[in-house]
Amino acid sequence: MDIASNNKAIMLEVIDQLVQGHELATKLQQLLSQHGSGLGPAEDLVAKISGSFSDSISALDSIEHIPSSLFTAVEGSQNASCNNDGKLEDSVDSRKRLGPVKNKRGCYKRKKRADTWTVESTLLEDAFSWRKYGKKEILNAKFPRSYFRCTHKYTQGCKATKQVQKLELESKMFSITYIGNHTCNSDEVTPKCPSLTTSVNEEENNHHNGSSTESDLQLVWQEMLVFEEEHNHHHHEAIYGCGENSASINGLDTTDLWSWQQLSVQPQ
DNA sequence: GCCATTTGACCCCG
DNA sequence: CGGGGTCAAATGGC
Repeated sequence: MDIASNNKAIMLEVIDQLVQGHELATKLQQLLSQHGSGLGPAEDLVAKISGSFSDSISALDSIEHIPSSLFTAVEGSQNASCNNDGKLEDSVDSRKRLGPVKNKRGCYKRKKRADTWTVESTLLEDAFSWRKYGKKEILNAKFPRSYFRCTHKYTQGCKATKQVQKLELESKMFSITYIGNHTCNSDEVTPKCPSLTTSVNEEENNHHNGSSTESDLQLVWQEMLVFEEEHNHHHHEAIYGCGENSASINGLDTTDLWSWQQLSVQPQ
């Protein structure tokens, strides 16, 4: 049992690493396509990298599903509500539940382990569109944690989420934990210049004024570098594996997390 | 009026 | 049992 579970843990970590790579490659791919002209070879390369990650992940995943006795597969169905009715169908009147709160409040399957990884960054935007769905005070943390899900969770079934906390030590930094991969269509996710509906509060951290495409790439590179750094210098503990994360992450902030719209600077 | 955010309630897991 | 993650009604902004 121990050996099997140990192998399983290793397998999961390997898959996590691959998923991270795949996700980052996807981000880079999107940025390249946004800023696009003359980056054809780079895009092609990134596409190949992404494909390699995908193949590796699916290969390992197929292995993973063979021995189904020791562990549960955890199909990342955080939304598989109480096995009765998938509330996906009636999205309209599901919100009009009056009366006592006896319905499905908090009735969900907590995902045990998904593709999760953490980055630290001063900037909160990325290539995806997020929608905040919760905030929580965390024990031993000065700042609350904010919860985001993909905007297209219900329209496209994208199950990617992320959590954001402001670091206590460095108030400018945020710890951003990504959970799950985006399955949504990136083109629709990052509209070029939508309506800027989200609240872009510029309270404190707003230094990057109206910059442009370069800063976008820098963001991603920055994140990637931080990510790499955590990998090399520390152990793998910066990555949320199975809940073995070190403390010292605190966060706060809710409203000014929304500055990712910056990415939608008109490409051209 | 629609959509995103806020906020308290609720459930799962260790 | 308590902390953490999610849901959904209420609220506010556009």
